[in-house]
Amino acid sequence: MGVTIKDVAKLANVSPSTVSRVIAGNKRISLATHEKVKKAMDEIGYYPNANARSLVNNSTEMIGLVLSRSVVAALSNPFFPEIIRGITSIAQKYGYSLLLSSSKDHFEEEEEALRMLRERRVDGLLVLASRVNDSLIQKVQHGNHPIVLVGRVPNDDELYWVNNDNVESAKKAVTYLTELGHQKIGLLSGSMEYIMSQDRLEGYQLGLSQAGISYDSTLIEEVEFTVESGTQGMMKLLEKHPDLTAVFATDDILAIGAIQMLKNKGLAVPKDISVIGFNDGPFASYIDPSLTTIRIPIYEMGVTAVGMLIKIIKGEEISQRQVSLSTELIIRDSCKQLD
Amino acid sequence: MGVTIKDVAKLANVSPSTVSRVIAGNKRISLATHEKVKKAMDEIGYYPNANARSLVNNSTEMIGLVLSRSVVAALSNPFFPEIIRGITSIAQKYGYSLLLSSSKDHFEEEEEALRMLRERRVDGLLVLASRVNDSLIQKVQHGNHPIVLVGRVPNDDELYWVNNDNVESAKKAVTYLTELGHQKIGLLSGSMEYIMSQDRLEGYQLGLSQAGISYDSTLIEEVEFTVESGTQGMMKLLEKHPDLTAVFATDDILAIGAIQMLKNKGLAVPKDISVIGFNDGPFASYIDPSLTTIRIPIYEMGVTAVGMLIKIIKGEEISQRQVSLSTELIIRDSCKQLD
DNA sequence: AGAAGTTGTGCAAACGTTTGAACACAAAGA
DNA sequence: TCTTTGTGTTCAAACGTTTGCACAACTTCT
Repeated sequence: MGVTIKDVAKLANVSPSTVSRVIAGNKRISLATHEKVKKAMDEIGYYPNANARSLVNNSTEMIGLVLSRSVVAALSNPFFPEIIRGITSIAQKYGYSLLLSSSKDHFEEEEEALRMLRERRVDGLLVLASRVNDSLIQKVQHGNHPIVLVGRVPNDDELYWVNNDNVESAKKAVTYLTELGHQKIGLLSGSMEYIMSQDRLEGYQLGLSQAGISYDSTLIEEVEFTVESGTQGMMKLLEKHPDLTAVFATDDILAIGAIQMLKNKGLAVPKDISVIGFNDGPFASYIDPSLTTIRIPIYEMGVTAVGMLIKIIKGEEISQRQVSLSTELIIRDSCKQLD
Repeated sequence: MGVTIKDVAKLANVSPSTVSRVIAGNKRISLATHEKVKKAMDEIGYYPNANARSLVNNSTEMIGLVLSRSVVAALSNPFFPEIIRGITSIAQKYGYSLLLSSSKDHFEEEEEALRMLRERRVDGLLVLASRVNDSLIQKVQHGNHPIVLVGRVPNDDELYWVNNDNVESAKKAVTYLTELGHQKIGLLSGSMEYIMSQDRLEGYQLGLSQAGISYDSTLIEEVEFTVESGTQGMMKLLEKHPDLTAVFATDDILAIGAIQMLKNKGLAVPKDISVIGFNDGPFASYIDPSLTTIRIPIYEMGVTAVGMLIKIIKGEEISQRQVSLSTELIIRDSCKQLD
């Protein structure tokens, strides 16, 4: 059906190999034939078949990206588009396409990832690891396929990943609150199933201890990543500790829920209670009061991750297997100095 | 490097063709050999090479999706993740993977799309058509590759697309306002470069005329899709028409900008001015006042679009080339009855 | 018992490339 | 003049599958 290299060869009166070498830019081809072939290609409308090429080159110039659909939905909203932007910007620059696969649950996610590597033969795999699937990583490493995580996994120095510095960031947020004079600071956290949540908890503890405040586990409320859960969690927190003066929510979504709850209860933010979020979602500056929060360099994380992956694919040396990008504290109106 | 069908054949003491037939589930294979081969495959860890398969089958089981990065960024925020969820849910169900390519500008977008079709040999193409690239569509149709648009393009009955019904939706929004007694209704519109904006304008006009209100073009402000532009546009609108009682913003983003501006000016929403948005973005219910807006069935649009595409690929008949999905008016607190 | 049909398997070509080896020819060095 | 070197091109095998055709071995029918 399609136009092949042979058709071009015939038209240009050369052998297929010559055409191939023209495409590859081989220097042994004379200028004359080069032009003759080029002309034939244009004339006949030839485009190389990437498939055939992959078969012999043993490389598809594709990068796989797997994510479970629930994650896409749940992922703090700006996350997904931003990381895709970052990833594709670099991938495209190096001629790689992104093969995307999504699956409904965690089990399927593993299957899809493996299918990409074993059957589709992608050159490398990018995993958005919110909750890490150990079995997947083990299998991937066993088949030693190039893989880079966005996120991190504990206790694995071999694995490549790029992450934002959650513990440092959380510490920064808490320190900001303590410097405003707050002592009794609640933690509204996402599920500890996510290592990200564990890291943020650690940062929270560090921030407190640095300010000489002792840690009280009843100040912690662990909830789902939804606005409603934020509301619920805030409610419980307030019941247990009516004298709370500040709350650190580990996601803007939770902060929003908390603020709504506080408003409904007739408490003013930040006058009565300060709230700080995490992520700097698109709505953070539009809610009332505008949200003080932590901004994550999502785009850069994507860029860095593919950059690493491509290096691994090409067999180049990587100086640092694990990269932690730092965040920025965005000060708006939801926190105030304690009087 | 990898283990091939030949290795399996050798191990199972059959010919490669037999192995292939076992994989394909050919009924002419005896149960005994079937099991023998299966066992060999497991033992040796065989996975079919999709590339080689594509080469002979002339089908990659991949669907291309092209979008310019600026669109990803600009696209009303929930749009991108949602449509991806919709697309992948169906694609995966039918065994297709999504090949994603993003490019910085419109020109590159066309190149990428064509590369996907001509070189990567994707089985079909999905185009997120906010602003439609005629030259691309023409070329794609000329090479008659399967293609479905999400969005629409004017004056082309041949083309397949799925869209939300923008004119009907806009009319619905405006009618809601007129029924609340509003007569002087501003239109805060995105760029008319987008056909979507044109459609919404048409709906606005229909809504007005149905209520017997005459159309006044000075009530229209055309701006970019950013919060700041919303603010600016609202300002101009209010200068020209201080007696405005309601505004229809063709995107939540603009509505947010407008509301901020009104608040700053000391005007209350909806007490002094009612505002209605479009899209029902994730923040719509969290801003103050919560935003009355139009909800688009994005997920379903994705589902429908790939469904169509796959049918086209398989050569099945399609009853309706152009599908328009309807929207839902979400009533919240930003509009009120005019006294 | 021979013809006809059925069932299970193998052979070899094809899909569209790339690439090492071989070759023809010309120019250059001895 | 004879080797050497270099330049431009072709040959043919390989990449890992699928599939039409052929064929052998059984059944089944007459």
